[in-house]
Amino acid sequence: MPATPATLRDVARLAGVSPSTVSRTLSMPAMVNAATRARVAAAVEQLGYQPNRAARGLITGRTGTIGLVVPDLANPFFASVVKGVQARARRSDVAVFVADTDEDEVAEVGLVQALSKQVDGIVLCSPRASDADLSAIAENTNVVLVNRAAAGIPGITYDNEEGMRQAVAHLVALGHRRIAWVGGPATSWSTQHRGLGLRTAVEEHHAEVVAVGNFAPTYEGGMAAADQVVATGATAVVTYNDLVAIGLLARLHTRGISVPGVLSVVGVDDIAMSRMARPALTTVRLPKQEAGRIAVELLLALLDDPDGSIDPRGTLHGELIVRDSTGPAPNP
Amino acid sequence: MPATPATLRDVARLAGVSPSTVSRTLSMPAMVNAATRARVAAAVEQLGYQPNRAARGLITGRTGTIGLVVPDLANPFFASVVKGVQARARRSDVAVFVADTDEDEVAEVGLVQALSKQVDGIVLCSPRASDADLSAIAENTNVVLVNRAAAGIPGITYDNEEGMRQAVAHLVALGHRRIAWVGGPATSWSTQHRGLGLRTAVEEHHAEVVAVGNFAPTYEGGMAAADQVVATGATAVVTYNDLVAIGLLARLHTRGISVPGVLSVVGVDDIAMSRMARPALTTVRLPKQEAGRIAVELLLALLDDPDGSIDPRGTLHGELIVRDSTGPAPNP
DNA sequence: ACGAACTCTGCAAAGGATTGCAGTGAGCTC
DNA sequence: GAGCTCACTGCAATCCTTTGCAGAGTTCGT
Repeated sequence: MPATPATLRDVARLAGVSPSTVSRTLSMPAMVNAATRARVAAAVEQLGYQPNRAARGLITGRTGTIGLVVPDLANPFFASVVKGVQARARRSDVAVFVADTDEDEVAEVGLVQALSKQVDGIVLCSPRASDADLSAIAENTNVVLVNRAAAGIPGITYDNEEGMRQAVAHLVALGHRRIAWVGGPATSWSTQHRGLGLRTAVEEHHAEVVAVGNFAPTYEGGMAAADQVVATGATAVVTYNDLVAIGLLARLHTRGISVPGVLSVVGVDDIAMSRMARPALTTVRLPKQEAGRIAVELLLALLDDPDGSIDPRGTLHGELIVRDSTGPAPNP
Repeated sequence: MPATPATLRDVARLAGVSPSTVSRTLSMPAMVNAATRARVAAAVEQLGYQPNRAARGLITGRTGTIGLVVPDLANPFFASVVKGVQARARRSDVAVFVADTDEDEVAEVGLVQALSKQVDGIVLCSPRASDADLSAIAENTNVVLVNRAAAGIPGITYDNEEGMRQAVAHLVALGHRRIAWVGGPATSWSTQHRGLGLRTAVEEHHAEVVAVGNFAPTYEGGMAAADQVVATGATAVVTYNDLVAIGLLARLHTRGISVPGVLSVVGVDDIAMSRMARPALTTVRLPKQEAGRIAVELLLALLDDPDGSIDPRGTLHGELIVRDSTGPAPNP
């Protein structure tokens, strides 16, 4: 192994051509003679040459790198998104910088600004940042939002309304007429859309929805919500996400309230843990890796289209996964 | 906001000095006059200047970037490690490329090789790669291993023996004398060490250990192991990790076997899910973010010490977290 | 008051890849 | 066979920052 990696010049010398030709062989093969191309390819192979990204970036102004900002890597939802982003990026030979903001919305803006200088674009999962902050960021950076929409900014979202419709149809079919809603953080984009979607769907079925407020999108949040849910007298509850649902399940168990006997529970996300909950959680599965994958595709499209003739936007659909936490409504 | 970001020259012009001086102000402030320094600082501030990493990397040969390779980002253990790595790297203004190998050990070597050209060093979580592969990688790359040791390669490991000792002491105190061990993948470094540690600790207490074999380090693996564990007649079981323990718990529940009434269960890792399991899982908590943090520190130290005068290595200790899945051994 | 010792600053080269422009040679047309 | 086109290749400038070396100016010792 060479102590210092082979450069373009080394390849050129070995192949008996000029550096320009090597460069062209690699980036615009059609432009060079087949015989030359073969010689160069052989030299590249022999030397194990890999272009120096820094040098290339210096001249092209592109880094071949994208940034990915998430609120919390330990949250399985985001972990899956990262997985998707990373896999798709690799296929296009794009490297991914990951940054975890630790749910700190204030630091986030600064972090994104700093990151933006080092990357070609950013995939941003920022459920709670304000629209103004987002606009400021998008002003001077190529950004694709995940799981939220904002005017004029590209993004990939879930059709929350439709997911809620599936959940409600399922519950109504089971005889539920009074459905509780446990919201996530009030400022969260998806809380708003899921809440609204749920309300709409419930009204379509002439049933009743009772919102019990906003809770942290965590296990603890779910535990905190449980007693209020019970107090509403609802026979079913839909929660902001699975983590909340699982916390809720735990508290209900402690109180000896049977699920789904007395109360049916539906989550959103379908994280791995949901399958393992007791009872296994009925939930609206959101394609997470898919979201990451598409975010990257949108971003790459955006980068290749500087004059903004495309509107990179995408929508993904949820799928109701019925498990054991939902059942027929108890007889009144 | 400037369409094209400010360069060193822009700053120099604004401050009325040469580019060299600006560069020095930024990297070796002591060398420049205080008044000049202030002028430069003001210009930097005004222009929002940030050095171009590519250009710097080109000349210094350092990219200011490290790579992080994990088998599966969706595994909460690794997600936490990533979090730790990422946080520590940011404090030193080092960017992190993350790569998920999707548990593909074959692709891994190639991936690491490719990555190694783009980064100053790599933090590698590779529980299953062979020692030979690891050596090959370490040959021409700065690598720090996480959660495994290999001759001559820097790394951060857990004191598995000691963790097992804690678990066994706890179980023995509860009256358990026959303890089952559910191993992870046979080739995994930590399976070997945990298995050995357990055996040693059990023998110290004149108790008995019965190994039920190797299973996938997953929920499914745990479910698969459960019936065999029961068949051993052991009153307690220690599993390779929490995911396995939780799968085991699920299967035991299905079979109506009481935990900890009939069988006590101990996991390893303390992932978030363990707290939420039913019963809440007793486990050996491994400091995960800490491992990531230290791995970065070792790597950084390694990079600053090219002549290899230091031996970057670290050990972390587990801590037994007693929850509800362990209790007194049933009377025979 | 002269030279030495410093302190601070600028010049210029270097690092690796890309690309507009120009040059070479072959092939073709008439 | 002269002139033209076309395909291919090389030259050289460029991207931005760092750093060895040298120069300018100041201070201090004697």
